[in-house]
Amino acid sequence: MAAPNSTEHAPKRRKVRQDSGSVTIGGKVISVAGYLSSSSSKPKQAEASNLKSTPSNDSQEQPSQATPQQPPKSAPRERNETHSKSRNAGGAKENPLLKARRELPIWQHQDEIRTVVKRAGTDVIVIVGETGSGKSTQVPQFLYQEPWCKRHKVKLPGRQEEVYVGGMIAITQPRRVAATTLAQRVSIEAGTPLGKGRPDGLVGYSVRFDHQVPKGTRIKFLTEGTLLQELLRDPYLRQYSAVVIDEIHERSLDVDLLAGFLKQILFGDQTQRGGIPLKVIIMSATAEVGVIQEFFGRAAAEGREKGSNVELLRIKGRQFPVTILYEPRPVPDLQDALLKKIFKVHVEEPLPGDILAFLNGQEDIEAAQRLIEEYATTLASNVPKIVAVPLYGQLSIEAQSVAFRPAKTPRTRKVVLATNIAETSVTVPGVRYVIDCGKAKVKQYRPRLGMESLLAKPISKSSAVQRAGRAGREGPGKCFRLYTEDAFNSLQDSDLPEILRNDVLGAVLTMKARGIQDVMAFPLMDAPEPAAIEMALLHLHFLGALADDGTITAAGQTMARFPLSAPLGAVLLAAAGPEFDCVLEVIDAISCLTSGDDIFMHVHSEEGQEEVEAYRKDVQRREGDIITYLTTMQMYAAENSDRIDWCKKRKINIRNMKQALNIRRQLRGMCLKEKLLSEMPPPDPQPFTPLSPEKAESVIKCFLRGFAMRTAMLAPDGSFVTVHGKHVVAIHPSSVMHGQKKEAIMFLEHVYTNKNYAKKVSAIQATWIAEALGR
DNA sequence: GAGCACTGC
Repeated sequence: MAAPNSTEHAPKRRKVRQDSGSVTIGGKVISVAGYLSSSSSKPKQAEASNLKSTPSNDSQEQPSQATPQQPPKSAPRERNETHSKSRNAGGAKENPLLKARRELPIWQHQDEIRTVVKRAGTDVIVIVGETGSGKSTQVPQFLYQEPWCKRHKVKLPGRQEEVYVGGMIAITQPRRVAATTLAQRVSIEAGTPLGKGRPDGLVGYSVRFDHQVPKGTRIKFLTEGTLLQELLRDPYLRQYSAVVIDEIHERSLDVDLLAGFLKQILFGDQTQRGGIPLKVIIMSATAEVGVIQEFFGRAAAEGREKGSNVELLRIKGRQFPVTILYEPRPVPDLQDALLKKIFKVHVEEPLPGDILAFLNGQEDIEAAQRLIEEYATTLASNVPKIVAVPLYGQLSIEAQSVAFRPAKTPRTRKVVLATNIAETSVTVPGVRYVIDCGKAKVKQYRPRLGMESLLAKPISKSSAVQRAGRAGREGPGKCFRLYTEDAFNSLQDSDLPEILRNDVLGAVLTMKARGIQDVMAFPLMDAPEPAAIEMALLHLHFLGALADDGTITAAGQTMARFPLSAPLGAVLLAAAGPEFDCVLEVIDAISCLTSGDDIFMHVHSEEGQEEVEAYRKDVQRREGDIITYLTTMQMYAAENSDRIDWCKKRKINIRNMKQALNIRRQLRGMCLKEKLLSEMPPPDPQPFTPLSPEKAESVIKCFLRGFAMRTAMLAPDGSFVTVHGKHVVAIHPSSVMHGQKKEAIMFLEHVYTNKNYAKKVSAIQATWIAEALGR
């Protein structure tokens, strides 16, 4: 399972060099002061008072894309210092690492944190720490040497041999980059840097495709998904003395499930951990922790005689004041209001100070960019110049990086036109003014329709605050909200958690696989509608994951172990059956389908499009998108001379293609272990032979076992009508099937934007649907 | 002939 050399494939685009003392990765500011000479670790507040950094003198500022911070060759050893009372040492030769740590706001709270966590009966601690407080790196280091964190040998009920319980602290992150980078950082601070070939160390990490857990690891960073997988094998988390849940305010689906499982462990059968308590530390960057406190507090009230045993600690961050300005009355035209505001700020506010504007999406951004460029040409020569830079996820990394660099010409104000990518994921340096249009595109699942919608909706108060905060990173700032104060007050406090916006199919399978019989009774901070859970149960039953009585089947258990959605798991299991026997082919297709964004990039210019289409002809197949993906993987794997050039010609995203290859290797390995494959296929490159039409039919029929509900028939008027629900769907223009008329289609995605679209489409025969449905 | 935030096993 481990892929030791896969760090090079880790996504890098979210890692943005912010200033000389820190980097921002996935919304997290990580100090790199310890890697640098001590002079660079001066406190931010001091810089602010005599702020003179103009965008143009920060020539070093750029996304550091391919350089994970390397530990210094002679990493300072402070293994024993970490926990000592060296705060009052203050010697002449102070360790720069320790100095940097000591300047973090959380450092002053370490005794308090230790005391509260140690206290008997306090099992849940909520720490609210603003960005830059240092909570992610320091909290585990404050705790791992505490007596309660020792490994114990205990006797468990019904077991002869003694087992170990505790000893490690788990700390979860929503994103892989954050988990690995934090582990690197903390491993250096703890005196045992990772990745130097040393067999032992205090700090490790475990994320998909990359596991580094040295012998003696006491602090382990994981992604939420990885800890959920560990729960399959270790339902009581016996490895751990404490679990730290970081960034809970993001309310990912995985973190909501984790919270439920932790609550069950906390207030369930303590004998299963040999009476050794599990400490739970919840960390949030936003103050809205009422739901969390109530969730764990209620547990305490139910499970114990006394009331709440949830402790709350608040730690200040480092943020400059931001003045909020509202519109006096609702604006009739957002785009128009936005442009006027940009020009007003540009003319009235001093330089330096760039503008960050939050817009709905690509379309609005491109339109605004054109209008600003038009306006810029009309500016008088004595007025500073203005330049508009787009920033959204679909842009290439190179195009995105422009937004992080200061404007090329002097006396120029940069206007970054961004989606909510700039709200949490990345930090744009140099911003003093934020313009917030008050909306964002949100994906929402409609369980009854079995489809998703992606529409612009008002943001939450919490989002609005977050957006405004982007103006106060480097000095006092201003935020112009293109809506009224009343409108702000009427916004929802926080965004809907993912569990209420997503299909809960996977979540229900996760619960069932971890022994939850009654999923409706599972403790959740926000429970989905019963109808959504019922739909998921029915769907899982159809997929063969649940038996008629609702218990999980062997197939369901296997599906839950795979890093795939439940329908794709069902497809893989079908492929292993003697009827189809096409596991390798299905893995090739699934690898491409699940490697992040589409591996086929969109081509903008028309002449470029023709050339790319000509090159793509050799991978495109008339059977549809699945067989096209499969062929792409097989040709890519067979390519022996220059894979990068091969991708470039076809406008295939190289990073996603490498990721697909990674997934393919992982799935092959897992299929071997799960006995879906009898032997490992020969290594690449193997000569390419086009898939026979018979094999292609088998592959598509396997996919029907997972997606029979996602099919549509050609109607007499030439439209497609879904078999379930009788909705009209159009084939999305990104599909190779676009514009074609076949008697029936199967699609893997169903999205409503301004039309009902079917994506990832394959041609099928009507009789196949009945076949798959009527098994 | 579309036009779309982010992430994870």
